[in-house]
Amino acid sequence: MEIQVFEKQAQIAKAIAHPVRVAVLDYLKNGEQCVCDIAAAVKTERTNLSKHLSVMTSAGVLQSRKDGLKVMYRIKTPCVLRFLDCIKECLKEQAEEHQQLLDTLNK
Amino acid sequence: MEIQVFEKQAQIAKAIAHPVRVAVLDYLKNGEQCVCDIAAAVKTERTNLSKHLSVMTSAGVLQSRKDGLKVMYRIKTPCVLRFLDCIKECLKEQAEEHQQLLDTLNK
DNA sequence: TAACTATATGAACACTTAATCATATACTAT
DNA sequence: ATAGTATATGATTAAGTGTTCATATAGTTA
Repeated sequence: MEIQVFEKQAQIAKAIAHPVRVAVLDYLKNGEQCVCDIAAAVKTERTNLSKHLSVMTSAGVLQSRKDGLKVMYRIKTPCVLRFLDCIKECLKEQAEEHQQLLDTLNK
Repeated sequence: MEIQVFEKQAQIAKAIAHPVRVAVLDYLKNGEQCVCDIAAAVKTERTNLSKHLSVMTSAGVLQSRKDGLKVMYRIKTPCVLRFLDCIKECLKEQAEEHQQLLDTLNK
């Protein structure tokens, strides 16, 4: 049973673990957008982006609705954003560590 | 430049995006452990686990130190734990949604 | 030093995932 | 209905990742 939870957790992490997907989430953090605008923002081919969007959607990270010809995507739950912030924080900590190393070398 | 940040973020997410790795983090949340104990806890072959550990270490998620024959691993920064909690929260929200659906069906 | 234990690494294979192309669907406007 | 636009899907190929085996390294103990 616990293994299933680990698998689910891994699946959510996987749905985010790609530079294009991170870029999509970053672009969507201020609200929903159509595929065309997302494609322009993350500089990715429509077909390819479409697949990434569908992966994220089935992992429960994104949600979509039709609006005429367009399909609007948005981040499904606020926890996804917190999630991204946590990763950013990890990155910052790593960068600070490198900075300290650099400072030591420059002494 | 921004793309590089997205790639780094994706890399950290990737380092977590595997059931065995989630299990490792879950086991390490209370402090450092040797490879042998981690292997027993997550029920994974040493060789295989060793690779997962090295991936997580080079992504900056884990840190290790030698202690005699053993190698002790621990979670490198607290943000990693917050990170895991965020994923768990996402899972919870999904489960709640399913629960609501189920309730509606049972009415 | 030799034998032993814990962990890591390299190579090979299997598996999964991503990217691309061609095509399909869904909707709109004429 | 026809033509046009936005998005999705299926099939194929390319690339990346995980697993396993055999072997290597590092440290310990006798």
